[in-house]
Amino acid sequence: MNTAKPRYQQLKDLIIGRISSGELRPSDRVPSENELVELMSVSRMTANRALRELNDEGYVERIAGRGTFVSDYRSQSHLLEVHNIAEEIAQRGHTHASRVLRQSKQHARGEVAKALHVEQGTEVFHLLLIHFENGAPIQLEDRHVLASFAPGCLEQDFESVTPSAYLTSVAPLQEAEQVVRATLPNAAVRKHLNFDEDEASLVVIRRTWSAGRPVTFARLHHPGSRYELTGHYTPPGTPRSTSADVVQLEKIRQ
Amino acid sequence: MNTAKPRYQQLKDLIIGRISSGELRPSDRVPSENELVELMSVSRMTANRALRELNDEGYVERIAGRGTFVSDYRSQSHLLEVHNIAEEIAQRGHTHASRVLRQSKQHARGEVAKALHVEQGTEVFHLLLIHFENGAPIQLEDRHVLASFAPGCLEQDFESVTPSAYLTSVAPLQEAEQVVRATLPNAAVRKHLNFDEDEASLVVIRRTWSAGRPVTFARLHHPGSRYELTGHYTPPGTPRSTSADVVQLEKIRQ
DNA sequence: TGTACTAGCCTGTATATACAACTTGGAGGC
DNA sequence: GCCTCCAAGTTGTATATACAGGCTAGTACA
Repeated sequence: MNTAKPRYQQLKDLIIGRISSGELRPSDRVPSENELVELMSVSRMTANRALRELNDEGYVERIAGRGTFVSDYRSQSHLLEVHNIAEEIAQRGHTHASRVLRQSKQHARGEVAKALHVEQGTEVFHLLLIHFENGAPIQLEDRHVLASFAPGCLEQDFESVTPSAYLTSVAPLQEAEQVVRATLPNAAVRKHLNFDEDEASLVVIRRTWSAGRPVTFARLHHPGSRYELTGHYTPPGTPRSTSADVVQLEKIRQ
Repeated sequence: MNTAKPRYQQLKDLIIGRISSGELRPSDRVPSENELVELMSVSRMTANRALRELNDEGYVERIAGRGTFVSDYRSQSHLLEVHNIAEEIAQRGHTHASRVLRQSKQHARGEVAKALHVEQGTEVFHLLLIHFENGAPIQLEDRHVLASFAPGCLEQDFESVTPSAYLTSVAPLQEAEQVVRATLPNAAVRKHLNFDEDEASLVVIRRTWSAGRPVTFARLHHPGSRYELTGHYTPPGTPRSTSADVVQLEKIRQ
């Protein structure tokens, strides 16, 4: 079996191992490239690649002229992945459908103009639609799109292609900003999503950039008892999986 | 001004530009390393680094023997960063404090044993504490920790060091799983966090791994009117910033 | 006609070498 | 004592070269 890992990967694994075991602590100095050359009998370029990738992946920090040091993992932040609603439903093996409530051209004012960084009165499209999972309403999507970004927005059939999928096909969306909050739904939201008595709403507000400017701004309302955001974080480089554990966790209630 | 970007970065910018402008579409073929060598007058190693990093960052996919192709950005997911509560408060320039309500040793049963992948009866520590931002209660932390992972948990003063910070100082936490949901708080939560009448609760459930096994399991409750999760996503490699826009967005209400 | 094989392209890795820029500590001069 | 400057070590980048292994199309052969 000659499935030997490449040497730069061996070096990375060696150093990650020392960090994981506690042998190397945050701000400790990691062997320099030249030290690795001597210790491990590799060329400097190979040692450089190993340390550079560890730097990119956040394990270490490199300072020209000083050396390479273990990162302070205390300030690590967790990352929560948020998928497209249709994909998410498809992944669960359920069927997705949607109904368009509004699809019109408007003039941006107030918060919409502010959020999209445009003058009051700029043309925007307003989309309002409900997404269903296996027939049950699960998301109310209230979205504004810069008209100049996606001129074909009024002709598009958003019951067959979601706005999110359509917009990314127009141009790649490069930067995004999100806010997640829990609120009590107003009457309109309650009605559209069939809220129970005393049910909270999970609201995601997302603004997305393309080519350096904000192009779309969406408020996504979900019924708290039927929808939750799940996320999984694994450090880059060693993406282990813990498989179907999420399902188990989902069943746990307070 | 001799702040010329390195050549591999110039190559990356060139290709990212072609993708952003739509000149290169998903599954299109990107110039091969040798083509870049001739076109751009660089060495093959430099072209290799550019394409390899674009691959690592998700812009392209490389297949040995065939070539390099633009990734399908349609399936991109958004990432939401979730920070440590104390850091988050400090970043806002506010003061953080916390009060410990419970700090005891227990035997895991039911959902806790299941979530931590241990037998019923295994020793765990149970922590219950409230975090305050400028004196107002903002998070109720209900956490279980595997006793064998952090034996010193009972002696630790969690009013000066948060459990999260303490646990990451014991050993790096490598993998995490999260669920975010909106619920109505039960009586105990309402009381501890001074909920208003008709206020929803934003609940984060987080399980964290170290050395391949789950070691801690936490439920974090927040008052919906005073706390929200914010996240910002920029593609790796070109982390542009749109500065203090998040603040502006926070003020927008439904 | 059909099959096998090879030439040519591609990525992936590894090495040796070179120069530039940065940091630090110590030697030397004032 | 204090300051200056340099040498040594470090990272960052760039090149030339080499070999291995995957893929494909087209050629040669049966």
